[in-house]
Amino acid sequence: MKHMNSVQLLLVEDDPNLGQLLKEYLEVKGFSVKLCRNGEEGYLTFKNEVFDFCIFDVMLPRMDGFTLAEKVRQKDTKIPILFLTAKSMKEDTIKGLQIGADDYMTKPFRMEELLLRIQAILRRTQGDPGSTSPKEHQQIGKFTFEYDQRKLIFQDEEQKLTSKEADLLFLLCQYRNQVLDRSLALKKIWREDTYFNARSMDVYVTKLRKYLRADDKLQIINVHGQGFKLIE
Amino acid sequence: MKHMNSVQLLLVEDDPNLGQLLKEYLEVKGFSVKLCRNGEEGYLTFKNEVFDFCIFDVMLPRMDGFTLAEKVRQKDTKIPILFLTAKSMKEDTIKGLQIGADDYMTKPFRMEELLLRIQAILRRTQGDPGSTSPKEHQQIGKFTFEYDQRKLIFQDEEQKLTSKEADLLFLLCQYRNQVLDRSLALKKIWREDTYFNARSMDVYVTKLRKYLRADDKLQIINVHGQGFKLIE
DNA sequence: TAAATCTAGTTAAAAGATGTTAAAATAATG
DNA sequence: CATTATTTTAACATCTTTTAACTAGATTTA
Repeated sequence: MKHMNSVQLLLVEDDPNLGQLLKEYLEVKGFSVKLCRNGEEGYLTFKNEVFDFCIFDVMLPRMDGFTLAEKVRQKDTKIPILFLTAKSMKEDTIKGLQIGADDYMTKPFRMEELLLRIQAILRRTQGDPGSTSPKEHQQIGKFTFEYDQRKLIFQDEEQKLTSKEADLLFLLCQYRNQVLDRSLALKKIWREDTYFNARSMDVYVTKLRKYLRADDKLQIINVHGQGFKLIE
Repeated sequence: MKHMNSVQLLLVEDDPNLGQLLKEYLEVKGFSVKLCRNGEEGYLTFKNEVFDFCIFDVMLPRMDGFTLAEKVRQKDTKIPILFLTAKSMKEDTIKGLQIGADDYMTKPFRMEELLLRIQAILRRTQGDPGSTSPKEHQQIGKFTFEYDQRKLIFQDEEQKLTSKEADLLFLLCQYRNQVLDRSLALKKIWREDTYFNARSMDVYVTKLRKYLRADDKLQIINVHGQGFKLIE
């Protein structure tokens, strides 16, 4: 049996029967599932916890699935979102596409198929869950960033990074040219979003900016009240 | 790392009768069993001693078996955990799966069956392709590491290792490309996690780094506040 | 718009953890 | 028992992270 942190899944579905059924099925398949009954509850939950995957019903009380998805996207531009649509409505499909949905399921559907789609999206976005993580080499402007080695290489110069520096830079890279939400970063790297951690993060942003100065096309800009964006 | 003749087993069970019965039975079968009465006691014991196997009742006073298992997993990502569940509760099974349980027993059960399952898990975890058996030679970059011979071989050069050096390198290899928790290493090799032992371990890390320098693709990097990671 | 308030940028000091070397203590060996 | 190998302890240097303090923007409020 594999010892891995399970994928944290946010499921928002107002039909109690379907919701509970899906939750249980996905849990048996090894996911951690948080079930919310309406859009507002879903959004609050999303803000307070860290998830890897979202499944939203489109028709929801208090806030519909698309609005929810938009708000979630503002906070996390990468998280996969899969919609459950009541019928194959063209408008739904279109609107979902605009928001950046990763997939759709039209009710009714077989749970096995849902599972397959989730797995497909996860493979696409994360890489194989079973295999060892591939060596992360990334290009950031003129730099090569070796996350596992904690190195930032520019021409012959090699800047060693501390673990926190590397973690933050890695997250910024994942959200390259997009806003990395402050709170998300704090929760992912510092484990909790507190005042002091936030200040600590600011210090690290300053450090990273210093390292990246060698390439003047690179910038870490602040988006007031939201977070930071690494732009090339 | 001392290769003890018996498997060290941590049993957390609040029912005094069942607890004592299991302890005695398993001891007759050749295990060393530590019995704790509640989750907190179990966790403290786990932190202070070294075990090879955990058996946790799910319903426990002071801290339930799942929470206990999660905290144990944070410290030791490999140790087998078997749950005892009061009834065949689906939620229990699910939550256990997410935590990475290795097996379940639903009460009531026959002790012979428990024994068989423990033995099966131990066979599986020892013969796991991921983990290396102590007797095998392993490759670390350009080196061949013969743990039982306490030798590190590179081309014609053969570096003799002391037992502590070999133990630490062996543990690092088991957690290759993963963080080896400081406290876990201290408990496994030094038997307890104290300030002075920690400093001693740091000295050994320095020694190992010196040995491994011949292959510049190998590194033992520190993860501040957590532990060390051997990366290839 | 000015003042107040909140958020972020930056630097430096403080606190904590690790790296390294060498001497001291302990254990193993002939 | 003397010698040698191993491990621990001590000391000091360095690195990492957090906290504090001060400055500067941004946004809101009156």
